[in-house]
Order: sequence, then C-alpha cells, then structure tokens
Amino acid sequence: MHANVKQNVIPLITPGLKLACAQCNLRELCLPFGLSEDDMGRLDNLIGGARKLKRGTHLYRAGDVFESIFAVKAGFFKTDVLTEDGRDQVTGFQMAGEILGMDGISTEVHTCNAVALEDSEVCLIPFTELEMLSSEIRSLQRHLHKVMSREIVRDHGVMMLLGTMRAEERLAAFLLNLSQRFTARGYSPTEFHLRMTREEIGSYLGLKLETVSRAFSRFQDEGLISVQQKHIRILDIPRLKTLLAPPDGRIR
Amino acid sequence: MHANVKQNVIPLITPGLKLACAQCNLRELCLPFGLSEDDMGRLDNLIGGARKLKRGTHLYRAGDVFESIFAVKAGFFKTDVLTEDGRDQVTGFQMAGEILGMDGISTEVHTCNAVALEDSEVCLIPFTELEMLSSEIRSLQRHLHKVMSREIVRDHGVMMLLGTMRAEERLAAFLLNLSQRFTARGYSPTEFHLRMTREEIGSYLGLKLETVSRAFSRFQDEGLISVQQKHIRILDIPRLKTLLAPPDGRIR
DNA sequence: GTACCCCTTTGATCTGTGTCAATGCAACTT
DNA sequence: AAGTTGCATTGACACAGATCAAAGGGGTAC
Repeated sequence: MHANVKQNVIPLITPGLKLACAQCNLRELCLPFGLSEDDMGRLDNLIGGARKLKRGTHLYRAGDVFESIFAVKAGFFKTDVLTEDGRDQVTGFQMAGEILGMDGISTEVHTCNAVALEDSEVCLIPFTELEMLSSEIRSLQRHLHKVMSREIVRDHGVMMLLGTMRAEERLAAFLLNLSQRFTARGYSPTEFHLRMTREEIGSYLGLKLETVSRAFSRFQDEGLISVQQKHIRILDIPRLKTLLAPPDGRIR
Repeated sequence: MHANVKQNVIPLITPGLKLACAQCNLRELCLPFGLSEDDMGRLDNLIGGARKLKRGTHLYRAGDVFESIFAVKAGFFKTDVLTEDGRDQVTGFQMAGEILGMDGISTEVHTCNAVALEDSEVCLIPFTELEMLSSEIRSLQRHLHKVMSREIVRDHGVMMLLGTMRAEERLAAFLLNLSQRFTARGYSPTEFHLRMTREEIGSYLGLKLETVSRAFSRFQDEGLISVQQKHIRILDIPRLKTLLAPPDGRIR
C-alpha cells in the first residue's frame, strides 16, 4: 500500500485515502451536516483519514482508550456490550453516515465493542480536536450535540421495543427501521441483505435466534416478506406496520 | 459551614430562589463538576433559576419545544416515552445532581415526558447559552459531553438488562443501582423509600407490576431485603449481587 | 378523623418464548 | 469437487412471566 499520506493526488479507491467531506455523498447524513464549505474544509483538516476494516474485525474494543469517534463511510457495523458474567447484548447496528464511538467519551475508555459485519471503512475523527473546532464553529457544535442526543433518543426507542413489544412486533420494528435507513441512503426500501446473523438480531431484540427464525418464517407464510437466508424482500410494508400498532390500542 | 454568601438573607425554601453552584452540595455530581470557582460563577449567571414542582407535575412533556436542560436539585423524577399505539415505557428515574432533558436536543422538541415523583426542584439551564459558554470553557464543554455520553452508556446498561436478564435479576440490578446512587449522595445504601409505584418499576424493567411485586416478596422470603410497601431495606447486598452473576457463567 | 381510592399482594391459570435437539443449507477451504 | 463448518430452520416440550381475579392495606383528601 503506497499512498496514504495527506496528499490527495490519487482519488477514492486507495486505502487510507482521505476523501474530503465536501466530496462525500454522505455529508448530509453525517457530522458535517449544515456546515459551510469553508467550515467543512476545517473539519476535513482534523479528520485523521480513513481506516479500512475487514469483515469480523474490531474497530475498537471495550477497554480501549477513547481518542476518536468514527463516521462510517462504507460498510456495516454492530456494537455490543458484554459483562463479566458472560451476558452479551448487541446495542446497535451502524451503517454509512452514522457515528460510532460516543460511548467512550464519558470515561475516556470505550465501554462496548464495535465490529465490522462486512468489509468497511470509517473516517477517524479525533475527539479532542473535534471539541476544539466545535467551540469555534457554532453549527458544528450544535450538530455534534444533536448527534449525541439522537443516540439517546434512539436508545429510548430500543428500550421501548425491549420493554413493551412481543417477538413479532420487535422483528417488524427492526425490519421497518432498516428499510427506512436504507431508503435514506438511496437503497431499496424493500430488498436488502442482512449483514448480521439471526443470533445478532436476536441479541439486539432480546430474543433467541430460534425465535427470530420462526418469526421470519411466519412473516413469510403470511406473505409479508420473503426470506432466503440473509436476503430479505419486504412485500407488504403497510401490513408490517400494522403489526406495531395493536388493533385495539391495547395498553400493555 | 454556614458560609452562604451571595444572597442568602433567606434560606433555601423560597420559591425560585437561586442557590449558586458553588454553594450547592451537588456540584461534584452535577454539571459544574471540575470547574474553577470563576467558571462556576459564569455558569451560575446563565442558569435561569430554580423551578419547584409538586408531586405528579410534569417538568416537560413529549412535544414541548426544547429550550433548556434541567439539573435535579432535589426530589425524584421519572422519564417516559409513549407511542401513538399506547405503549408506555419508563426510560429512567432521576435523582439529585442528575441531568434531565437531553432527549430534546436532537430535534429541538422533547421526545419524552419528565414527571416529578415527589415534590422536587430543578435548576433550569438554557441550552443555547450553555453551548455558548461551553465553547469558551474547555472543561465545561468536556463535562457536558461526558454527561451526554454517560447517558448513552447508561442506556446501554438498560438495554442489557432488558435484553438478557430474567425478572429477579432485573429487580436485583435495579435495587443495587438505586443503592449505589443513594450512597453517592450520602444516603443510606441499604434503606430507602421507593418514590415510584410497582407499575413504574415494572415499566422500566420490562415487567408487569405483579411480577415486580412477586419478586419483591421472594427476595423478602429469602432474607435478601425487607419490604413494606415503598419502604425498602436491603439486608444482604453481597447475595443480591450474586443474583446478577449466574453461578456457571452461563451464556444466554 | 374518616372514607375513599389507589396501590400492593397473592392465587390460579394461560401462553409466548426459551430450551434442547435434529436436520438442512450454503459458503469457504483445500 | 468434496468435505468442513457455521448458520438457519423446524419440531417437541418446558417454564417464566403474563393475565385474570379477588382481597387487603395505607396514604391522601376532604
């Protein structure tokens, strides 16, 4: 691997190469959202370049010293927490344009693991430098806060899911959420490959893998989706949505 | 230590009275953590005074425009999310020194409700002004970020609880968490009043109120705690802790 | 001080999801 | 191309927690 220095002589594909935010088609989803071209350049200057990860590789591990947050440039990640007593909980799945690593800010040590579920690439954003810049650029500061807050709100949604929904409701919510995020990235809302295993889905949704598998099968039997291993095609989004809203407005 | 400079002609109880951060015994737990006396004064200047809430009153509601975050000065709160289809999930319980309202930063509208579970008092911290000040005071900025990140990490803990634990494990974790937080505030680690109902505990833990009640009774039968309605006394913290760590290190 | 209402407790039964187990499918390795 | 290995599916059964129901108990409001 030659070029990986700061000189942008060579375009996109080269490993470690830095693609400027201004040229990145994820910028509207990502940290530079709302920045002027000028400010985007300043953000670019502190971004420590990209990092490629092979499938199965850790971006960081619980216990690692926190120095940077990461923006997913391409690929797919999961984050999970594990405790001494062997519990393992997937806390999220991250795709292009989403920010990883904010769990580490609080103690300056990462509290979860981030693993690439397919060959992936991230931008490395040194946090101290980001803080310095954000204290100069009002809109960057505000957006950073929004990104962190959005993570809190997302977590509340997961708590709702885990606390109040039944297996099929959870899976429907999960599929609809993926669908919506793929849409926002210009992919098909109805057809996609799951990058994670049934077990990882189960961990995220608080279910056993068999239950996930059975729910997929039932959805398929009912003509809601078609499943072939990791390939999913959603056939009836509206009906999938009705699964989330119990007909009687039942209070659980 | 009756040194109470600034205003204190009239003591604590007066409605709307502003107690300076420097005089507040929660400062080490709260937003001003780590600030110099000077910077603490600047923070004081932007804090919009205190607000008292009667038990059962809302501090804010989902849908309210976001303007401030709040520091709990005294009392006890719950936050909950509810969806159109009638699901209701308690997302947290907040006590003195903890920060409320960060859910609203992301969309500038609150996404959950915050309710006082006893007569309470909060400091009102206008967020835009806090951002301005935090861009000038490095340690304030860093601490604000830590507080937000801590909330994310806490949420991950709840996800773990909801995703992997059984009823008694959840309740044990809940009690130990309360105990630890009371301790940090100088209260007894072993004896306290629950401010919330069994139903609210259940909602937070993803259980029905009957299950919570039964688990309390079982803990009492086993000599782990003593319960009389909302009064709890923990009798055997170590054994309560062992409930969290399945003996065989079982992987669920 | 008293009465009401909400909260809590406890029991009996039901059910959704977990558990255990076996088979099937597909991708990767050599 | 065949063997290996991990992942997914499906079935049978068990059980934790939900649901339904009824009876106390305590705090709050008047």
